[in-house]
Amino acid sequence: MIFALRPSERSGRPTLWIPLVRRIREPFKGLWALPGGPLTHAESLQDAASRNLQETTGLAPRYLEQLYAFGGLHRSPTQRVVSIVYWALVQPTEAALADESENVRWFRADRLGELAFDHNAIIDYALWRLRNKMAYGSIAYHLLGEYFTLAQVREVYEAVLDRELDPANFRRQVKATPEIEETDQYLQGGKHRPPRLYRFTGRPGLDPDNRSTP
Amino acid sequence: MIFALRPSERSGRPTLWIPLVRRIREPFKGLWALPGGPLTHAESLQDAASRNLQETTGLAPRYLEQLYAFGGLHRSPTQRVVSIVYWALVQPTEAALADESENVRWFRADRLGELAFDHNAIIDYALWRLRNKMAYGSIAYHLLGEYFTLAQVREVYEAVLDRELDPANFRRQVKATPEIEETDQYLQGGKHRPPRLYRFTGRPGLDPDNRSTP
DNA sequence: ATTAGTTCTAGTCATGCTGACTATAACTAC
DNA sequence: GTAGTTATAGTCAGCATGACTAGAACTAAT
Repeated sequence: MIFALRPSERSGRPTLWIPLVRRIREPFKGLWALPGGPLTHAESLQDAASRNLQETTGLAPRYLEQLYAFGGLHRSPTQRVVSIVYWALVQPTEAALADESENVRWFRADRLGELAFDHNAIIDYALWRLRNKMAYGSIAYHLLGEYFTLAQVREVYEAVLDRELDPANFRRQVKATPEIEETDQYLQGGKHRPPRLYRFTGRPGLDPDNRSTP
Repeated sequence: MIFALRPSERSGRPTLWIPLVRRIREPFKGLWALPGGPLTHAESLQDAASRNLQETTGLAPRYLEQLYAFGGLHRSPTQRVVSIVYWALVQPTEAALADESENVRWFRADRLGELAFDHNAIIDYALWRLRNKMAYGSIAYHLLGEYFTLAQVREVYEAVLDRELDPANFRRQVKATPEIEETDQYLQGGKHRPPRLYRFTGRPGLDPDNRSTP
C-alpha cells in the first residue's frame, strides 16, 4: 500500500495517488488490487514487503511501516488468506520512476472504483492512519524531497487532510518543530517572491522493526 | 498480552500486572512466556486471540486490539514463527477470576525477568503503546469497573505513566471529556469524604476489526 | 521604469487549555 | 468537638492556536 503525491490533472495541486496492479487470474480477475505477494522463509516481514513492492512496481520507498494484519475468514472466496499489510510513503522523484504498464497504474486515492478482495477497506484504514499520523507526528516530509518550501509542506497537509490551512499560522507551527532545519537556499524560478528552502532532519518512526535504527 | 491492575504488595496502590505461562517444552523450556497459540482455519485473528487466551488463562477481556505482527527470522531457534500479537485490558473483577497455577502466574509489568523468545521486546512495545494510547485516547477506563471515582482514574494514569498527577487539574480534564458521565452515587466506606462515582460511556477503538461495532 | 498582482514572511490580539496553587466542603477517627 | 484527610471548586500566569493585518520581495504587464 503505497502513497505518493502527484499533481492533480486539473488544478495542478498535489494530491494523493496509489499504485495498483491488475489481477491477471481468479479470483477477481481483471479488477485492480494492492500490490502484494507471498512471505518466504528466509525474509522478515518488512523485507518481504519491500521485495514484493520492488517486483511488482519497481518502487523502493524510504518510509515503510506495518499497517495491520488482516485475517478475516472471507477475504478471498477461494481460500483462507492472512495479509500482513505494510504502507509506504515515496517521494515524488521516486514515484516518477515507478514502472507503469497495462497492468500497473496509479490512481487517485479519493477516486477508486471497486477493488479486489477487501482492498477498499484496507485503503480506507490506511488513509485514516495516514491522516492521523500526519496530524500528530512528523510524517509529511517523507512525501517530499530533501529540500522543500514551507508552502509545499502546507500543500501536503491540505491534500491529505482535505482542508485549507492558514499559511501564516502553518508556518509558525512548522518552524517551531525542532526537526525542521532552515537552509540558506531559496527556490528560484517561481512567479513571485522566492521562498526559502528547508530540510527535515528527523527519523521515520518507532515501530518495533524501526526502533533501533539510529 | 494482557494488562490488568492489581494492588502492589507493598504500597497497596494499583500497578500493572501481566499473566504469563511457563514453557513446558523446548525451546525455552522452563522460562515464562506470553500466552498464545495457533491460528486455525475457521477463526478470525481476533477470535483466535480470544480463544487462546481463554484456554490458557481463562480470561475473556472486553478490550482486545491487535498490537503488531512480529516476523523476524530468529524469533524461535527451532523454526520460523510469525506471531500476530493482540493486547487486552481486563477489569479487576475479571482479573481476579483468572486461573492461577503452577504454570500460570501474574507478574508486575515493571519487574519481569528474562522471558522466552522475543517476548520482552513485545511487552516493551505493548507498554509503549499502552502509555501512548492512554495519554491521548480514552482507554484507561477499560482497566476499571463500570463505576469508578475520579481518584481511581488518576491512579490508573499514575500507575501506567509512572508519575504523579495533580488531583485538581486531573479532575478538570477528565470531567471535560464527554464520554464521562456523572452519577448520583457516592463511594461509601472510605476513610474520608465520599467521592462521587462516574461511568464511562465511550466505545473501545477504531481498529479495522472493531470499526463497525456500534 | 513604474505599477499591479501574488506569494512569502513577520507580527498582533483574543481565546482556550494547562500546570501550579489556594481555598472550602465533607467525611472519619480520636 | 477537633484534627486529619480527601474531594472538589476556583484563581492566575504561561503557552499554543486561530483569525487577522501588514510589510517584503519577486514577476508580469503597461
